[in-house]
Order: sequence, then structure tokens, then C-alpha cells
Amino acid sequence: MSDTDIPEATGRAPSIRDVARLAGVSYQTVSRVINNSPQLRPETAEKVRSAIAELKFVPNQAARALATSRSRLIGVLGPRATTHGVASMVQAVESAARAAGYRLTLTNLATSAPDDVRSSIDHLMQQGVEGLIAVAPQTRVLPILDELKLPVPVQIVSSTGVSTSHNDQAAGARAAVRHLIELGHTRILHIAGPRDWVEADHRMRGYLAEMDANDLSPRPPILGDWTAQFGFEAGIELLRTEDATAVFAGNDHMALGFMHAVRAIGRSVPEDISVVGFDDVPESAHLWPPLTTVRQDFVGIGTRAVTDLLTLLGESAGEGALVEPGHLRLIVRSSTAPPSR
Amino acid sequence: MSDTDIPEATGRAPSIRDVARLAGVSYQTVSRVINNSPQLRPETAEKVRSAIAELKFVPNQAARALATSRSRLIGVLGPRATTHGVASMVQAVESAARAAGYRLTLTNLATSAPDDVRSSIDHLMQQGVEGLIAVAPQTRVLPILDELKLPVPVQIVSSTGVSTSHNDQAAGARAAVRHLIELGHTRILHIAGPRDWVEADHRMRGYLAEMDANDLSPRPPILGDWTAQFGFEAGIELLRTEDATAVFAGNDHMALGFMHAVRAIGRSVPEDISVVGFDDVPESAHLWPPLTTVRQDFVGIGTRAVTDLLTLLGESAGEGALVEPGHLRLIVRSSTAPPSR
DNA sequence: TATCCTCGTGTGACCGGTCACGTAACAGCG
DNA sequence: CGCTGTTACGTGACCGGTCACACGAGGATA
Repeated sequence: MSDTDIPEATGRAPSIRDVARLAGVSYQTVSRVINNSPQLRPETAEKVRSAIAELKFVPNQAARALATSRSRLIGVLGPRATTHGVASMVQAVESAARAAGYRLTLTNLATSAPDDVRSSIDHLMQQGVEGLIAVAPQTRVLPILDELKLPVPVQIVSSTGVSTSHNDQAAGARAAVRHLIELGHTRILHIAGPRDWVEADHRMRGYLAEMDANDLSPRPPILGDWTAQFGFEAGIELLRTEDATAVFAGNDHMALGFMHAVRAIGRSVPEDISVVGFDDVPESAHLWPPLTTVRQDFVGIGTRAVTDLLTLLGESAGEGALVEPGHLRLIVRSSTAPPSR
Repeated sequence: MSDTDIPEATGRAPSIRDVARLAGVSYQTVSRVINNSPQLRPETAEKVRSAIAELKFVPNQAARALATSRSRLIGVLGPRATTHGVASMVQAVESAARAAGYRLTLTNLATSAPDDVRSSIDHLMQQGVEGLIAVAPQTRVLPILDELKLPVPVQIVSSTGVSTSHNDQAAGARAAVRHLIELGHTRILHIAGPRDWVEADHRMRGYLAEMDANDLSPRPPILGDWTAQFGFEAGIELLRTEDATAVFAGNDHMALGFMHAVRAIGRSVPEDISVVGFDDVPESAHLWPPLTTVRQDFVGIGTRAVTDLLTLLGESAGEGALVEPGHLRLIVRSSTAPPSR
């Protein structure tokens, strides 16, 4: 407001040198202020800060990245899915990353074909990401990730658990199947997720393991695509050919579609057939009948993936230490009951 | 493979000067190759390309952004919602942006409180985004966007339609309500979305307008939060106090919760009460009863938002011209029927 | 044969920060 | 009073690209 009303009518955005000139200091001092270096007289810092405010100066991240060779960018590789689980995990990743001062760049796989995967990863790498988070990757994505030998750390975040080590995912599936067994069911089917999803695989293995542990013979799982539509179609088919009293579906959507099929052929859940889902999407409590399912801590998993990745990046664990994501938990509602026959 | 097996054991990534040295040309020539300038002898280009391949050279985007003052970055401001609609739009935005050679950076609003919104937008601006896409913003976000006078173009993408001009959103709501009226319903309730969502507002207005146009007195809409849980609770309450034969819910989830409430008090859909939703999430066809709803072209809307933004950024419209997103369409299923009384 | 133009390529400066120093001013100390 | 150490700041080079321009070779033209 001293000499001109408009401090800078120019086209380009102000740089630290513009700020320095206005504040009457050197550009290095401005740099110190924006990095809050302790070695500054408070009055100097204040002068600079007001110059920054006056010019509406915003540090140029590209320049900073260039000078420091640190992009503070994390790439997210998401699947082509619009489910509650995936969206929750992505959001959790975003807020955790932002809280830690990292930016996020997002790509979604068009398909899981190797070329697509490679091109998505390329796109991320070209941006100079410092780390990669693969959200709920299909199994065929993993070998590609390996084979590419990326120069940055990669973290997998799936409901399988953050790292491949604690896959209590299978445990969740076993709990679901055990619940059915304890109710007295013996002829239990499994509608699984797509062949190439890690989650699908683990849940299927949980089903097989639990059946086996109880000396029940599992039926070969049907491989679906996570959609209610598939659950419906598979249900129509299965109910014609199989004589089962219970079904464990790989996710809530397929369970929903299956329940539709049960009704469509004039039978009912849980009187004629029990159904268990997986995920506990927010709608599951309100389906008809309310769905017994396995709840997951999507947010905890996503958050944990970021803290783990940051550790890999040599970031101090920081506040909050490492929070263990909540465990999988069986939620019993009314889609399951003892068999009537 | 000539002198050393490992072309470059060094720590830093190769730069155009490294490539130039290996190819025996100047760094400028390398720059021309990666920008495929036409003024190059094919053999020279080939030499450079093989050097690039050998060194696994990847252009540094930060340096490029710095030199050109173009970040080719688009910021996405998403709401805190994990719904199918939002996720679809974000994915559509992502693939359209990538196809046009832009990168994407993502932020999710923790809440719609002004400070949160400002901080999210700041975070995006600090990254030097060239444009902003606000996905399904709450109404209170819009004035903030205005007030901030951002130096970059902003595009809203909501099911309201891409720009504020073609909000056939209200038309979708009117079609839903008209459907109920044509079936013979007169006492029609509306469970709306949250007060501060643009979508909620438009759908509510559509409800009011259509009731009015048919000389029916609308009941004051209940403002919900998009969740099935709310639909359930509101249903329990409404069914006790109101004497209606039909309900138009602001989205499918609330409709689902409402149907749960209807059953919970021992009545049934559509015999005792008809229900219409909005969005047509993939599950709606498999609910019990299958839900009459209004389908939206989320992907079309998201894609269109990007092409519009790119036009604002002075990008040639490019191939594919401007595709008009599909219109809203009423999908009649079995949750609606003529009133029995 | 001198002049001009075009094509293909090289040179220096610059984008906006950061880093490693250099250097005044002032204190404490023997 | 000279020496060293610390504090608070300034200077030059550099990160890895792009841009404007320079320049030599060769063909067309006068």
C-alpha cells in the first residue's frame, strides 16, 4: 500500500527474489523463512512474512523438487473399482499422506492387462514419485511390480492386510465359514472374487481351510467379479444345480445379488439358505435380510500403508507411532440361521 | 555394452546431458528427441533413443515444469464420500486427464468447514495445479471457491451436470416424482440429501416443483446424510407420523434404509408404500424389492468436466469433440406400484 | 561465384528454488 | 587487546530441463 496499490501487476508469479526485494533482505533469508530455519531474528522473519503475504507468494514446488531432488510425491495405483472399500482406502491414504507433508498423484488401472499396468506405473514414475502405493491390486499386478524393479519403495494396501505378512484376511474368511458350520451347516458354497485379486484368493483359501479343518468337503468355488449382478446370476445357476444350505460370498455385493436370486426362485434367506458376505459395506445392515458379514478396517489399513511407506522412505515414524489397523470382525445379522433340513 | 556392463552405477538419475554424452550429440538434441521435434535426422533421433533406452532415462518433470512454467497438473478436490457415484466420477476424471497428457493430484475434504476447504485448496494450489476440478462439492464449498479468486480455472463436476447451466438434475428428480404421481400417489414424501450438497438441493427443488406443477402439496423434505442408516431412522420416524403412500429418496442408499424401515414395522414395499431412489448404483437392481431409481452417467459427466477444463486451459478440443454426457433416465423396477388405498 | 535460405545441430542463459559456503557484527575469554 | 566462537545474514553455483539464438553445411538462386 506504500507506493502502488497493486504490488506486482506482472504476469509471472512472484519468486523468493521478489519477496526478498520487497522485504529488503536476500533471497536466502526468504528461503530460510519458508523453511522456518531457527537461525533468524524474529523481526526479520516477520518482515519477510508480511512481504510474502502482500505478494501472495507461494513457493514453487517444481523448483524445490528440482533443487532438492525430492518430489515429496506419492503415487497411488488404484484398481478399476468404485467400491466402498477401495474408495475408503484411497481416502485414508490421501489424508495420511497429506498429514505427513506428501502430495498424492493418482492413477487407475483401466484393466489388469500387463501393458496397462506398465503404462500406469510408467505414468507414475515419470512424475518422479518417491514411493508407490498399490491399492487392492490384482494378483497379476504384483509380478509386474516385482519385475519392473522400481527404484522406489512400493507398498501394497489391500484388505489382505498391509503387508503380505499379516494376512488375517484368510482368518476373517475362516470366521465366516466357521460361523456357518457352528450353526450346523455342512453343505456350504463359496462365491469367490475374481481369480486375480489377492483378496479373493485369501478369502477362498480361508474357506477351503476351514471346511477342511472341519472335515467337510468344500465345493469348488465359483469365481465372480465382485458385482451384485454376478451374485444374482451365479445364484440362479447354483440353486438349480447344487444342494447347499449356506453360501459364503467373497463380498457383500455378491451376497446381495445371491439373496436376490434366492428370492427370485421363491425361497428365502435365512430359512432355506444362509448367506454370509464380506466387507460390511454401510448398506449391509439394511439389506433384506440384514447381512451377516465380516467387517474390515479400511481406513486403518490405508493409514498404516502410508506410515509404513514413509518409514521405508526414511521418514521418522513421527507422532502416533504405528497404529495397528483394526482386525477383521464377524458381524452376525439375520441372513444366517441354523439349517432347516 | 561397449566399455562397462553397468552404464552408470552412480546414484543420481541420468539427465539429458548423460544421454547426450552417450549418444555423441548435444543435450539440446536430446531435448528435441523427447519432445519429438520434426527437425531431426531420423538416424540422429535413433541414436539418441537407444541411448535413452540404455540409460533408462526418464525426463525430470520438475525440471520441465520449472523451465516451461507449465505443470500439466490438475487438482481434484473430492468430498469425503466413498460412494459409487463419487468414485466413478473421480476415475473418469483421472482417465480423461491422463489421456490428455495431464497428471492428477488428489485431495479429499475432511469436512466442508471453510477452514478445511481452504486448506485443501491451498494444498492443491501449492502444487502449482493448472486447473481445479471439484467433485460433487457441497454448496458451502462454492462460495469459498469464488471468494478465493483462484488464478486457475475451476470446473465443478457433480451429478448436477458439469456446469451450473445444464442442471437436468432437477429434471431427473421431477421424472421420479412424476412417475409416482402417474401411478396415482398424492401423499409423497421426500428424504433429501444434506443441506449443503448441490445435488441434494437440486433434487429437492425438482420434488417441490413437480408436486407444485400437479397441485399436490409437498411435505417439507427431511434432510439426511445420504446413508442407509439415516434412511432407516427417518423411515421409522416418518412411518409413525406421516400418512404417505410414496417416498422419493435423494439417493439409493437412503431409499434402501427406508425400505428396511418399512419392513421393520411390518409393512411392505411397494404394496403399502412405493419408494424411488436416485443414482442407480449397481446394487439397486438386486435389492428387495428391486429399486426404481434415476440413472446417472457418472463417467460421462466426469469425462466432460475434464474436456471442458482443458478447453479453458486453451487445449485444443482434440479428438472426440465434446461428448455430451448421457441424460438422467428413470429406471422403473418393482419398488413402485399404484397406491392400494 | 557470391548470396540467400533452409535444415540440422550446438551454445549460453534462465526457470525458482536450495546448498555450501563466506562474512560482518558482536560476545566471551585469557 | 587480540583471538576464537556464535549468530544472522548474503553470494555463487547448481538441480535438469527449455528457450532464443548462433552457426556450419549444402542446395537454390541470381
